[in-house]
Amino acid sequence: MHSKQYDQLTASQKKAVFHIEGPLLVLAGPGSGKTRVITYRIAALIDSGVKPYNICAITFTNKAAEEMRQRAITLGSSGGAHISTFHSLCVRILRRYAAIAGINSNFSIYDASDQTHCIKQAVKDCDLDTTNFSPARMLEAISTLKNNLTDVDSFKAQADDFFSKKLVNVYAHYQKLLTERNALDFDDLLMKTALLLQNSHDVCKELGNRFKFLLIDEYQDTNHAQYKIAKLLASNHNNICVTGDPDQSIYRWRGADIRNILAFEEDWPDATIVKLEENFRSTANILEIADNLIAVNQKRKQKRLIPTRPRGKDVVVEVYEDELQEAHGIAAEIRKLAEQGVSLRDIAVFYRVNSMSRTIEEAFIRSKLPYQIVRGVEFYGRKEIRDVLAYLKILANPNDQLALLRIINTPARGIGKTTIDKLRDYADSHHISLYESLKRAGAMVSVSKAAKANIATFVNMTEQLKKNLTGPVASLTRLVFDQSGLAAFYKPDQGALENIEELISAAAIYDQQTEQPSLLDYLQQISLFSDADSYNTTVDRVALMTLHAAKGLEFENVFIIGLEDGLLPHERSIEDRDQLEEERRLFFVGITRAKTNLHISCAQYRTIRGQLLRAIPSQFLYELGINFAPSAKENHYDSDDEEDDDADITDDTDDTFQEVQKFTSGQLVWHKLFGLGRVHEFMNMGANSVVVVRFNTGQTKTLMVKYANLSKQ
DNA sequence: CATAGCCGCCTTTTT
DNA sequence: GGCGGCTATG
Repeated sequence: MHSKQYDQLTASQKKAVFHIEGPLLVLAGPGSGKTRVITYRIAALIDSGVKPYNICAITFTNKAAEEMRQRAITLGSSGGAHISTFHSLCVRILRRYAAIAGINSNFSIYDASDQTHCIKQAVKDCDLDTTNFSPARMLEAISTLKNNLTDVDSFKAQADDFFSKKLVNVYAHYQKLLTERNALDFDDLLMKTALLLQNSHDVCKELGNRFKFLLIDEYQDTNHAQYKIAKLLASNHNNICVTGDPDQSIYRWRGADIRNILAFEEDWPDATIVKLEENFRSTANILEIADNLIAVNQKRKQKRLIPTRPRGKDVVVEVYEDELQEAHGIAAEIRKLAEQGVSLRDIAVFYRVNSMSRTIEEAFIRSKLPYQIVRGVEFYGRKEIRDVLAYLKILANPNDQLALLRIINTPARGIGKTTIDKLRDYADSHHISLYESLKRAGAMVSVSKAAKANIATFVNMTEQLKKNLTGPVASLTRLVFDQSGLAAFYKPDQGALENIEELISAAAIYDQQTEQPSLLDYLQQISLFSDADSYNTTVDRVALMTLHAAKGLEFENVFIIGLEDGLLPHERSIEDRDQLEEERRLFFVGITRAKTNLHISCAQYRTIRGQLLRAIPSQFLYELGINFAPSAKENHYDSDDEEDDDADITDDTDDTFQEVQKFTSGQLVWHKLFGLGRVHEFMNMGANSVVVVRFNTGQTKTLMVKYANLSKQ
């Protein structure tokens, strides 16, 4: 590492980089060079004599971890530092201290769809109806409990109301299923690690000695369990450095607790605080609207974005007829940019929900624009991929009943439902795993002769394959694919075959990059991977992603679509003030990804779940502080779904420049269509003033005062 | 025991 | 609109 390189840093960045010992809080706004500070900090630690081995950096995504490793290497700091997400770190810890944590080290990691299977089973076992105790609701409740480190026993002690008492049962059953299958879900990884550190001083001390310097990025999005892990790990030495931006906290729904970063100084009284407020990314006008928007949030520390770039092109807010027009408008705009020589990789389209990508995709296909969708788990969710992985999982963890049930008769090998039911009954009554019962099937009277032979063949095959548990994973995957019969089964499906080849080459990369490749390690790693991690920044394609996925990225040209009431802010967030603020932060994150060109759009009509609906511009558009008037063109805006002109009362048609009625929060109002309601929020924008009303019908609407024709009650 | 077809359910964001 | 589970049929 050449000292010269440090000269590129600003004074405050240097302060964060060279503060070696003790707690450090880096409050870093968007585009402030935070990632750079962290990588330089790793280099500076090593320069000052710290062994890479003693450094542990925690990132928010696997992709961020990968990038940080690369950057650290280019900076000249040798590898060896542990850089990963919280979840990956937990897997390593739990595997190492499995016995103390009371688990088996070859555990499977259950993803959302695995969880759903188990929770459905658990709800059924508890004889509850799935309307009031829907799988989604149960999972959410259990996830919250786990995030707060409440295990079954401690929850049992505090559950007093009806719902909680039922939930205890479901929770207990669910955990029992996971334990029997030797599986942990995402939340377990965190909870078990936190409890391990909490309950075992030896482990806590040992790990504190191993990781003498702890760095945590995106600290604003840590949940309680992660907070606890960080605190316990650092309790041995106080060398904890966290970075984050409360204005970019967008994972509250997943248990993220913004108080973790807000109260850092209380947790670590001798903490040094460095603020990085300068923004090196965006033009001054982009930052201006971001600033205006985020200033509306009540629950926040005042903070300004200080631009270092001059003003650039105006931010464009476009109103389209419907989502098709919007998609084609954006495609046309991108074509224009491309003709001006802009690389497609410098362009991104952000949206609130994944389903919105379809319309954009179709328009891009028609316009022959290459794109890549950065999506959650599409690849690993594919049937053929899940099939292959299920075979592999069975080899690593024979107790993984979910995996076994998936492939026991896929491809069909004459082990049908009746046989499987008998095997399950046998396993249950003898308290053995399903796989174990397969081995004993030969002795079961009720199982048919043919089935017995088929089961024996299956068991034989898996036992043979098990001999390859250590060593390269790619070759094993191919072997499994061929031997299992999946190869023959998927032969007619070219797409499936290609996906499997992709899986095998990914495994080959793993084999190359890992010192001691093993199936178990591979499976546990890829369980934590998502497609977003494979987002390729080098290919020349437009990137399509949700606003959540956009976190941590930056682009020259950004398009944010669907700025409509109910979409952004999302309808599920409108009721709650805190959630509304989070939606605003989400929009803020999107805006601040843009370096030079920012296009924001909304549509007047949008098809949602197959229904064409009239859309109302998002209240956020009025908060940007730019002159946004949806009716600027010939477009006429009604506040509701009716087509009638209620211009009869406010007959002054030329009221554009006149002040409109003002409202205050809490006021009762009457609307012709929605009836009685209470004012939630009023934004005074002169003639374009907007009012958010919660109607007694349960709906919350954002209305333009000049069209809404509200009367005060 | 396998397959096709139908019905009903869910649908925000993700490690 | 899409997927998973169930049923009826071969």
